Amino acid sequence: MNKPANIREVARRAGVSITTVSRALNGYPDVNEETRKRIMAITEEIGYIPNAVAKSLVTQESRSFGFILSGLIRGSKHTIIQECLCGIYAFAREVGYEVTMFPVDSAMQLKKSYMQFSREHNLAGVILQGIRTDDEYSREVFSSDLPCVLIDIPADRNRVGSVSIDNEAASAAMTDYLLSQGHRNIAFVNGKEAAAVSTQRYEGYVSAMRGASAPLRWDYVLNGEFDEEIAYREALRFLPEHPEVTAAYCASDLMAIGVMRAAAELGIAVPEQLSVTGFDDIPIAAYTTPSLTTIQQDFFLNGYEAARMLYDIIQGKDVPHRKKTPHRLLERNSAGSIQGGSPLRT
Amino acid sequence: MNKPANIREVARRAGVSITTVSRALNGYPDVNEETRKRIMAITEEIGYIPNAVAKSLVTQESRSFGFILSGLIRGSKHTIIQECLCGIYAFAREVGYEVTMFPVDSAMQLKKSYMQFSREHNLAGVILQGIRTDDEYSREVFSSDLPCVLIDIPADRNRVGSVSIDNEAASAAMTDYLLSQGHRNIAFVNGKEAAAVSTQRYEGYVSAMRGASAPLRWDYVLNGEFDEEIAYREALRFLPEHPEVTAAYCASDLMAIGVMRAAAELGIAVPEQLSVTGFDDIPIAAYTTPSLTTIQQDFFLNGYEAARMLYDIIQGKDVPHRKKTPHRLLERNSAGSIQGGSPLRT
DNA sequence: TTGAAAGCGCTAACAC
DNA sequence: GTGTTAGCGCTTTCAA
Repeated sequence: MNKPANIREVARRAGVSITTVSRALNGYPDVNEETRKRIMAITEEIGYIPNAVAKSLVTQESRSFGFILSGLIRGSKHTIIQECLCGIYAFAREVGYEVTMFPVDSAMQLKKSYMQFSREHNLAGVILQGIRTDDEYSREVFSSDLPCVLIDIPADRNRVGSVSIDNEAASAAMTDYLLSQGHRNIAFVNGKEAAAVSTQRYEGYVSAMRGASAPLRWDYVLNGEFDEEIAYREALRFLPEHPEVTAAYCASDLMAIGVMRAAAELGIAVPEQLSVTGFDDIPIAAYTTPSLTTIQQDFFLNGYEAARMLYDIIQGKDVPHRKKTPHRLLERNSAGSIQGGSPLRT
Repeated sequence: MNKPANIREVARRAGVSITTVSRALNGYPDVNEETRKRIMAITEEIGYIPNAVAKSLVTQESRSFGFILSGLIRGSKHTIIQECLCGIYAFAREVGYEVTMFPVDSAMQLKKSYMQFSREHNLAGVILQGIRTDDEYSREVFSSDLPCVLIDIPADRNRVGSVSIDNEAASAAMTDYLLSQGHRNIAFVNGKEAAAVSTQRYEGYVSAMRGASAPLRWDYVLNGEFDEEIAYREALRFLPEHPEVTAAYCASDLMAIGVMRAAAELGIAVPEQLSVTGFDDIPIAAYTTPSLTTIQQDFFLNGYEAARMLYDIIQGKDVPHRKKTPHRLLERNSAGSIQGGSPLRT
């Protein structure tokens, strides 16, 4: 592969200095029209493309968002990452930024830290997604002065912001919805303890149940680990033991799907005998039978808003470091009312 | 944000030249152990991180795959891109490469060409996905000497390779399967004409039908544009007109889902009265009712193999420039046999 | 074993 | 309007 032409080559051909070429190409006004035209023509002719790497080296300015994320794994059944990435790119394009992804998994975290990545690539700031609160490297980022926005993890420091839906409110809304349908004995299938969203959703469930004086029992809270299989197995164990439970509210759609499968196997009709609800509104949720009543999040918007906030922080603008994106309760067919009829499986 | 330490700072503190620091950090043997230890200690202490940008500028070597893709859109219902990206990263990590994504859409294509992107970022080579054959910029890449691997588009030139499943064989296999189930009047719902995979799948359908002397009728070929809605509408029109058709083979799962919805609305039972099959095995396919019989592709592997081939081409290895990844017919519940019973809707 | 000097491709004072 | 010079952070001959 022959070496791409550089600015010197253009200068040589145009019979001017490289400075003049640089000025012409960057649209400076102090360049003779004639000269500029000649330079442009030559640029075109030899297919010259400025080397962005060299440019950023000298200007010391970076126009690149880092996107550090965990959970980019083979066989994922949702499009959360994709949506988020898409949102980040959407904003990045608006402001002429690039996006540099850095997928991490437990295995590789030892090899390279986030900071190392950020500095190596001269990033203007980073967006973190799916990184655990107790992650060793998270701290490193927070404590550095690198602008940083977290998705789904609360934070509000000097140069650190965060964006997510109001998980607690959304969770309370879902619980209230189930309550309003006449359910009292509502089980809650929780996600991972280490995830901030899990505790928030749990809080929402608890406060809504408490507000309605509904039974708040420890054994009604299952641990689904955000995993379809685990939720399935937990439900398989739990449901026969608790025929008085008429609704299972799950902290993710995938877990809800696992619970529905367990119900089907146990001969429990959803939603007639058991209401099941999810969280996230992943694409599958609309296609299950029955289709899933769930909380819709806009993951694209999360990414978009995270990028926007990061940009503002980078620019030194004084903006709120906490952004709540909207959520919506999507009433589909996996949850029903028990008014007037007894759905009890006893 | 205070400027990160550079190599000069390390040299100053260690009381050596930057040359020595560079050598120590890059593991050259001709450095005194004492000196090396001191340098390492200081590096650690002040948190020095080498600037990869500057390094690649001087070494003129790039360890970065470009991933140019279209179709990273909001609200996508499949995880194809995600899987592919994941596969590319998996290989990239094995060989210590980075990945630089460049999502394109029709709107922005005018602004920056692929070549421009590749050169600006000093990419070692690029992987193209979802780029149309007739794309103006594709040609630019093919005709350049930049190493390049296309996913789902046949190509085999000097520095250009391609990877995909054997679409024609897979399509023929699906058609044969339907034939083996006793179907004769099989409709084919095609994707986009501009996509190479569409024509290949069409060819597979045609050759299998021909091989079985089954009726090959122009009006049995619908245009679904790889779109659920369009396929739905086409099926809504087509099915009542053709009660003799007992199977609809769709070139994508999403289109199959659209067709199933149309069938449901028309009161046609799937698979009893109409067999419907898809292509791709997206996550949703396993959760529809009935679950979708389809051709499973491994999109992760496509990405992984594309990266591997690109790497080999970059290294100048003499490898085949055409890689077929495996596919598999997944027999689920949307297609059935008509042996012995008449499923006709007449 | 180490350092001085040149240079990767580019921009930006500062002169002319 | 244009060129000269210096330098971004790093690697790499070549000498010492």
